[in-house]
Amino acid sequence: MRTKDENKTRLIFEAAVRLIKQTGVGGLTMARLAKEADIATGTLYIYFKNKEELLNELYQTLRKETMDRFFLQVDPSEPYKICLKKVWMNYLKHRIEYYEESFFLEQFYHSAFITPEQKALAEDMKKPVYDLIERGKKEQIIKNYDKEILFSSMLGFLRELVADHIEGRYILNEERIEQGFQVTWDSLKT
Amino acid sequence: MRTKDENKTRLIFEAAVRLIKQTGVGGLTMARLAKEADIATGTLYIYFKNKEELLNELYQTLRKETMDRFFLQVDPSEPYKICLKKVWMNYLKHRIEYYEESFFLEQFYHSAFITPEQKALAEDMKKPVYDLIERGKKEQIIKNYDKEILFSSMLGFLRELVADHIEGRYILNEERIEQGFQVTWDSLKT
Amino acid sequence: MRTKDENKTRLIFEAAVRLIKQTGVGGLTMARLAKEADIATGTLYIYFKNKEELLNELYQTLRKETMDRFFLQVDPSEPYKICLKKVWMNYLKHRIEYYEESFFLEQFYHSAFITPEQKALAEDMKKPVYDLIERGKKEQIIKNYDKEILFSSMLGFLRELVADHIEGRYILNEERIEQGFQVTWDSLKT
Amino acid sequence: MRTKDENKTRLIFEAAVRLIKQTGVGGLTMARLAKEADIATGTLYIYFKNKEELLNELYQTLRKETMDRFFLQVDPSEPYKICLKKVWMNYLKHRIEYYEESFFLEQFYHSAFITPEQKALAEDMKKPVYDLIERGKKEQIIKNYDKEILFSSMLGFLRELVADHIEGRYILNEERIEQGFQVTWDSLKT
DNA sequence: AATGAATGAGTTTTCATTCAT
DNA sequence: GATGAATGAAAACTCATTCAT
Repeated sequence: MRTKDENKTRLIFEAAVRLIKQTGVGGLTMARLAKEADIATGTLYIYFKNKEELLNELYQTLRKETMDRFFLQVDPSEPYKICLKKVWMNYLKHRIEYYEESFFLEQFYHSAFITPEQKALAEDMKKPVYDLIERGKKEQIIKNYDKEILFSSMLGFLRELVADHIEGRYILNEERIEQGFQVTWDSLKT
Repeated sequence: MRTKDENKTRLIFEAAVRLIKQTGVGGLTMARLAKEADIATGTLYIYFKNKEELLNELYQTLRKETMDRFFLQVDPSEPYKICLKKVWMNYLKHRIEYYEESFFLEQFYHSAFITPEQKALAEDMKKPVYDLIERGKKEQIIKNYDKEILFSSMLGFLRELVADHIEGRYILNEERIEQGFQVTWDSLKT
Repeated sequence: MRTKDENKTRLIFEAAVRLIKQTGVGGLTMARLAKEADIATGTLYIYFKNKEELLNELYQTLRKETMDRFFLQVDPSEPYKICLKKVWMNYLKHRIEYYEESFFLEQFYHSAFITPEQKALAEDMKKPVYDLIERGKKEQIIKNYDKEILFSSMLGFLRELVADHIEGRYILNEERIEQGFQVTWDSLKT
Repeated sequence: MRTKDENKTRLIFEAAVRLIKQTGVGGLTMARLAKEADIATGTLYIYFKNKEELLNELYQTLRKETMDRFFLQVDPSEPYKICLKKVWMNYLKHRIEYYEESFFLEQFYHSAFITPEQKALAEDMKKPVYDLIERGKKEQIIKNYDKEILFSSMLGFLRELVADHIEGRYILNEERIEQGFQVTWDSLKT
């Protein structure tokens, strides 16, 4: 059963993300989730068939939203480095602002709950960055390596950086962010 | 009497890693673990006070072993780039060979099970790489940025690279590995 | 929704007393209790946090009920000996009728389950008898000894008497009861 | 299997009594008992077939010892009241000194462990007091009531008195003990 | 005889899911 | 649709007893 209060679905998702941040996907129980969302356990089963489906739909929703936000406002007519920096900054900011969501996406991707379909879809998130990389290669601005390598360099670094920032091990500021981009740029450029 | 097999702890840990490999930390139950280790459930409670402690000790053990293997055979008298590459390769190979362990370590680090003590110890793992980074900065071979940034660049990248390799999205070979190191080197060098 | 039957607590308690009657506190398992109360084991944990708390609340409830029944219908305006006999008879009858409950109360009082709070409350049960004793001392009808001594004489005797009766070693009848009270009276009176 | 170290049996019994005092018969586990007796769990099964037999033998032993000590040194040629007081005092002192044992005897008597044979034997403990009561009745010094009533009056009172003393609710001293005997005497005498 | 590790049946407790209101 | 009490299968954990040394 679906529908009625579309807003309630949102509430449940938000509660789930909050709890998962605290205890991991493994620590999420339907009872706790209901409590956090301030609804009855039974209500969860009006909106979702079961726990697995709830998580998969949460995943799908967050994945889509993430993609939408992620590639907002990049104007391809601008010079390459400007574009790249914008994407880089976008990702940094997004990942900080939506750390809990990002955290869930990764946890879930590696959990027993995810369906093969969802797993496949996850790859789509990379597409826009891949495109940008290919453009850079064509313009001979960045290394002519496989896009996967260059992607991993950029994204892996950002992920680490943000984790350290969020967990208080290395707080980012303007200077550090500049240095961060420099590191990425050096790793990619020819 | 039957002598308390210190080896049994090892056996249990190995069974645990095997199971985590298959089902994730969430799929690890004491009953399954006992079966996999070919012992009775009660026996687990001779060696560990409870599940939480078992996991924490497993974590601690794997963490230590990881560190040991990780920094094996790096001769500091060799030129800097050689050293760095060795560490880089070590990490790459280690992470591939012990992917499941590495995965568990990260999962557990972000789980509700981990104790603050264990969490603090995790930081120690970075020390040897930090040292190497500081050496590079002193020798003016690598960027004079905070070690945390440079560490994240190198390790974040490697983590991504291996994940893609293991999960079959981007299989590494000699050439790709060479390119990978080149990417890291460019990101770090002055 | 199914309304949380406040009666259910009652039902569980009654089932518990019934089982304790048959097998003692030691024979009370949550599974057996659930079966006897004709509910699922899980349901027990809706009403009680755990077994210990269940037993403590059972104890508290029975203790209160015992006190209530115990001092029913004693009219303080009546002559002293009448009052005392009424209390004596009350206790005798109560203890016979609620032998299992009484037995549980004593067993539990000396068990590892009881909390210090509950233990302290148990003393309150003596209060009404103490009051009656003090009145008798003031009226110079009974001995001017410490109330504790006189209480023990009366209650200790009654306890023995009922135990013998219930366990078939010495069945009480009207005459024996009369003699019993005479014994108590002689032990207390000046 | 029995025998070898007769002393070890003693050690086990003492440890058992100590533990039962703390946690009740229900709280006694073979592992804890072994630890308290400073032997291995397996050793318990060399001396006793199983837990039930261990407890029954403990019961039987303590019951015998109690009886032996209890009726020591009462000279029937002395005047009745002297005899009675001696027995009364004996019981009081014994119960204080061997409170733990007495506690066990009663706990066990009402437990699921006791065998019908042992239960029957328990009655024998009353014999010497019964005899004394019959003598008093014959000498027309004490009430011509059934011995069970008179026995209960005396013993029930003593039991209460000692419990209060041991548990610190009413500490006995010479004067209180004298008053105590007076209470018993009044309850029994014609 | 003595040990204590090992066993596994049995116990407590949790939790996804259902259901009466 | 919403509720949360009820369910029961499955999980964690205990403990009397056995067994290899």
